[in-house]
Amino acid sequence: MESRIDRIKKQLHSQSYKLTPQREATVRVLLENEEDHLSAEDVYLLVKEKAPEIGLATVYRTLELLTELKVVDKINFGDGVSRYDLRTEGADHFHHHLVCIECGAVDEIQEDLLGDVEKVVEEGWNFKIKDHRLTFHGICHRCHPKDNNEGEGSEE
Amino acid sequence: MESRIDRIKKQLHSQSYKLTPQREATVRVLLENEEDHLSAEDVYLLVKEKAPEIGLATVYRTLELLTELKVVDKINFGDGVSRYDLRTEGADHFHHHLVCIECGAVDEIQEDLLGDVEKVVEEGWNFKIKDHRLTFHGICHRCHPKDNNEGEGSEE
DNA sequence: TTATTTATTTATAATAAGTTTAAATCGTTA
DNA sequence: TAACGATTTAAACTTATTATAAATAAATAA
Repeated sequence: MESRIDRIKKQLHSQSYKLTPQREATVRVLLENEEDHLSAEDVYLLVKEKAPEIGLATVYRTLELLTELKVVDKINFGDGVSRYDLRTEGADHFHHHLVCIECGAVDEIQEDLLGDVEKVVEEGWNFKIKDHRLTFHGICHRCHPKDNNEGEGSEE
Repeated sequence: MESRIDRIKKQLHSQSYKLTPQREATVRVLLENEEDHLSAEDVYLLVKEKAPEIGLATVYRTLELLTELKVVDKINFGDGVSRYDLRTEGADHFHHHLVCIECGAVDEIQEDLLGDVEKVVEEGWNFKIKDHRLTFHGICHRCHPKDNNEGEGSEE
């Protein structure tokens, strides 16, 4: 984990930003909760455990900064809250999401399933794709216990 | 257009809701601006032209109702505002969007490009898909004038 | 080292989107 | 007509996020 923090630190420095203690605490929370999809408020509460004096606005600013640097992606699943999701290191595409309408769980799909679709869109619509957001809403494997496990995937 | 309103009226009645004048005015605004991606506030302002006495809360409630009935889809392009998009009649899938990061234009892709991807997800992740959201962010054809018009698409 | 500049943070106020509530209204139906 | 349920209005409220001004910290110049 230290090495990831180091790399983020370098990324900040390369744009002449600093990795202040507050920023570092925020990044650590994100790394320690990589599986989750935390809101700014969630992050704030977790950071407060390490650095009780931090302010909410600082968390917002840090998350904004990390979004700019493409360290995290800001997503919105339709409840009025932005969530911040660490970008998989090295991945050039933003992973996809499965949102369960029963239990609310959010799983991730790391594979890029959009390669072909993006080709079609770029050519057919003459649109230069820079980023994408793909979310499926439905019933997750935990909520419909029909055992249909023919395929397998790297989920949750 | 009248026939579409009639069908929406029937849909409301089938769930024992009424098409009140306020609701009708709201639906008409949506139909008349089918190309756009209006926020609740946008809708409110447009409805006010026809029915100046209407309240913002009513517009919100109507849009919520129409969302439940699957007449419109509520989407969020990442600015903190929900937008309401008429579902194409007869289409069982929600269309995709192209958001230009230069000019802010939002174009639609009516074709369903996700058929294969959904099959992979349902089988590989054991997830029953009910709905999807697919948005591409990039540069639209108006903003990068490279003439690369080999393909064609039904856009805006 | 001290003074000065610059970036950053804190605390708080402000804004913006959306929701809730209570009272008024409207359309039925008994 | 009286009463009921659904709906709307207006206003208050909640929640998420952003802006502002003063305080702090770090970096640099003298």
